Amino acid sequence: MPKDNMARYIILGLLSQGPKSGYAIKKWVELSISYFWDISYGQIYPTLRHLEQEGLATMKMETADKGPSSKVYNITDDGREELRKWLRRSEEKQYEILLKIFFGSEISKEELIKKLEGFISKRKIDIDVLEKAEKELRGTPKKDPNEINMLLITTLGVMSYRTEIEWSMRSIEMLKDGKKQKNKK
Amino acid sequence: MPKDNMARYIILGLLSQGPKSGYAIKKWVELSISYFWDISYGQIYPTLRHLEQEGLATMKMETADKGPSSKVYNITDDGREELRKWLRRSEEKQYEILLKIFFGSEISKEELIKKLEGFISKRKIDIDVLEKAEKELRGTPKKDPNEINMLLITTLGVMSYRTEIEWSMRSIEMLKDGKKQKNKK
DNA sequence: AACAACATGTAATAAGTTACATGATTGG
DNA sequence: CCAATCATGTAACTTATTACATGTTGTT
Repeated sequence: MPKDNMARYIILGLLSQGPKSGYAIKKWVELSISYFWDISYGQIYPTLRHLEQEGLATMKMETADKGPSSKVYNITDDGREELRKWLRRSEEKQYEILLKIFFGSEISKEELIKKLEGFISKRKIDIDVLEKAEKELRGTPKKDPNEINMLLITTLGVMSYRTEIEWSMRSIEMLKDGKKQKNKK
Repeated sequence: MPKDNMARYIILGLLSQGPKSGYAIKKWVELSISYFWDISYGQIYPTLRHLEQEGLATMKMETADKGPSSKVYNITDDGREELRKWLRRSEEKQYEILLKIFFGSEISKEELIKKLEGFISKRKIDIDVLEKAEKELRGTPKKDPNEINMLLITTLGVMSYRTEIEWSMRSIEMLKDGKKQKNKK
């Protein structure tokens, strides 16, 4: 079983958007997904070598006009296939779905919409659970000195999940519109 | 340098709220903070033993009326001190601050408020960065097939951060009110 | 009798971070 | 010339997960 190995898919995903060096991958992660996922050079360079060995990427030395030369990696068809397999698998990590949306151009919009709908259902259940916990907290006359602190965190959970649901619904609409716009103008 | 080791502080934090067994700790994490932090038995049991060795917790076998007997851990004064040290340090991990709010009853409300104010400032900067990235994305006539996907994720980032700011402001108010209410009725 | 829940634990493995080393090039 | 940025890499370490083993008690 291929385990999680998010770094692998993040790198594959970024390469699917165009050839990049290890250094460039780090920059892109910082720029685009660092707010919910991070990656270090200690993961990037070994993973790139590994991807090459597996035939999922090819390497080419490139002497740039500016700066030192770099090893630029290209994704192969097998690499793209591997990426799609991951994109289609079900998610196990909390925010894995966001990565999949981010690299989602490799699969159809219908598939992404289905994922988002699943995400909405999951979040609705999560909210129910949290709200029950919240009620229990408010209901107890425990005088627990920690009660306020726990309540604050539960509240953030509910607020965050609601935001995620709202975003998901908007995103579904945007994906649907995006498709229609092809026929317009 | 004591490194991150979140498991350690989560366990210490939960013990500060009352004596618990390893099994109970796992249950509590699932119930209360699983939506932004997780922990496995493979971390819990060795960490508990370690905390005991360090004198930060004490263990007592307890034969319950129901079910098998369990090892119940109590936090010591040193353990509480260690927890406070962590609570007062500055955060390095993205959502470490939420853990600290959750276990925050060991430090003063003023200190928590200061942390939340810092969090708001940070998030305002984060939003600026994301919005700039968003504008750049919209501005390019690249026809990148991935553009929509990247935009969706950026949008979620901005929405989430705004939610976090709103929550922080509300939380600051609640913490201030909580203090006043002592004098009321 | 079977199953779910309670309860503890570990060995193997995987994943990720940190600190370090190295060196080229560019802009001031 | 110096600092910043570009660029690659690795060894040691820490952290975390997974799969397994083991046994009790309560419920159906």
